[in-house]
Amino acid sequence: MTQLTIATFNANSIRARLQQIIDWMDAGHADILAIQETKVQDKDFPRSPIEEAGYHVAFAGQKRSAGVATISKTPPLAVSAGFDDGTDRVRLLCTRFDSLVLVNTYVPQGRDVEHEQFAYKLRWIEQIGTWFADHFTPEDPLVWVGDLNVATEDIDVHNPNGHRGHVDFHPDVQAALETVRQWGFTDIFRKHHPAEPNQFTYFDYRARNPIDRNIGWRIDHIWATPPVAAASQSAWIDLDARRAERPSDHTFLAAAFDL
DNA sequence: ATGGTAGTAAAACTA
Repeated sequence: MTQLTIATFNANSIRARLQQIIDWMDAGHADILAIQETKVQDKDFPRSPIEEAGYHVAFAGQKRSAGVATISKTPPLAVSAGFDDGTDRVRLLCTRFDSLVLVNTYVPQGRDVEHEQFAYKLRWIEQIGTWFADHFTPEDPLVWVGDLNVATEDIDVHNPNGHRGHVDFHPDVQAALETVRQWGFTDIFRKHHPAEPNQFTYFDYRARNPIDRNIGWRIDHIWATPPVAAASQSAWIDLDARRAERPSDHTFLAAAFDL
């Protein structure tokens, strides 16, 4: 039995956050780090500095937006993509390790309820549910992490009544995600912090002093199927990372497992 | 308060 810490971080550009990410890994916070919004095409991905720091990295992305990468201390046994969502944006990276399969996703944000991107978001969440069911069972050791762009409960946003109907806090996306959860996932952060309010992973750049006023959203998640969920020991949000000189608008979320 | 800021990439799109 070994302890394994898995973390997720929407970097909002891996190149802008590269040193912070390497420093965070060097500090020993996690064994595996799933990154979203790398915002870089593969030929420009900063692979060398990550490998020279002693880590392995799998990545897939394109210019400007989206893109995912998974950094790990040990090399993944296999790397694969997910399903075709009809766009050129890469939003899913599946890596297999000794004791688990890690699915790293950047769920579409949705832009606006009236926009076609919102329908795309709903469709995408339904598609990943189908993809899970086609490739795995809830008995498999599966960990689903990433920016899911969904706050699932009222305590997951700072002002639920003010945000109700927002694309990240909409009953339809909550229902779509709940269907996937019921297939076999446990929200690992909530397992260790049940009903604890004001625990946020995302703080809008455009809000005024969002950290000090704790104006945030819990839209980044670590979910796991029963065999892995039963092995989780703790989960935490690293708000110190928000104090970086040029922070991402998201912060690190981590969970430790005895596997 | 329909603004606000950040990143990419070189004007406008995404978040």
